[in-house]
Amino acid sequence: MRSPADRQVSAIDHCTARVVDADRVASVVSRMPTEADLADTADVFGLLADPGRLRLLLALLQGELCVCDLAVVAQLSESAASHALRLLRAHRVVAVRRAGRMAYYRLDDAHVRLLLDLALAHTEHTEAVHPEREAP
Amino acid sequence: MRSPADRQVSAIDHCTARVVDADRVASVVSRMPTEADLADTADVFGLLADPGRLRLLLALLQGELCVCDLAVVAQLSESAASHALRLLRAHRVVAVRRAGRMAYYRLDDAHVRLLLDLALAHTEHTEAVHPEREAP
DNA sequence: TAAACATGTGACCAGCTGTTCAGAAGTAAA
DNA sequence: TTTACTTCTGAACAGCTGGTCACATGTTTA
Repeated sequence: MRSPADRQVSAIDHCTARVVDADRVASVVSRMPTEADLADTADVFGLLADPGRLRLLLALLQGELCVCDLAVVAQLSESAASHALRLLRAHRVVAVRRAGRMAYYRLDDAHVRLLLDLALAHTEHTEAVHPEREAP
Repeated sequence: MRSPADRQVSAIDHCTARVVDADRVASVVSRMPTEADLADTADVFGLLADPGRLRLLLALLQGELCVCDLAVVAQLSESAASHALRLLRAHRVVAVRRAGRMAYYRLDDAHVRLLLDLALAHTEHTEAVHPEREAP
């Protein structure tokens, strides 16, 4: 039903590998996001992949906070919190408001907010529904 | 309006740091997920934080695929793909079906599927709406 | 049986990540 | 002014991550 390796998929020229289901591969490749979009998406997920940063962002879900309070809540040193916030700021995930010597950070990315809400909802759900998952 | 440092927040004893807005800190801490839930959530995001794995999972969004096709689509060597899939399998994000010497992987986590759909939708949206974001 | 094939695995390694430390910068109070 | 305070920053470092390589495992075909 399918030709094993002699049919070529246009968008793929870097690989020497064989292809089993060429149609599926072509379809999947055609719907794959841009390299840049993919990197951006991976970066966003990467920002959420650290417990400290995750705590920072979850805290900001309830409104702006100053660095020292954020450090306490996220269980980070103030230096570590500052570094983390700098990273988040560089990616425009948070924004800062200065008031004297204080710096108040807030969430500034709707997509990230959505991801955080979703993650939060998921933990609450699975807590109640799946106290322990089992193999299929 | 608020006492600077002499009021104590119950759930926080590991930190010597000062607290500016004790009420907010207490509120945020009380709504913070469990340490375990937080680690799990960060892990899930971490799995999506690598372009290769992200491509693997986005490909699986359209149905099951064998390892060699996945490797091609994700632009990974077959060994790297196998390693990545092992990691994803260990976290129950994907499941495998064996057929002879082939191994067909599929997405097996509704939450991850949701996150992927959302990320995909977001890249498509922002592509059209925000060709370039600007500072607030 | 032997050979080809698809996948899985362990060891190793370059590069990245998150933290701490020491100190700088800027602000507010004394 | 000096002092205290809040945040920011660069350097250095340990630990993790993702990849390649060589090879093992198990399967199908000749």
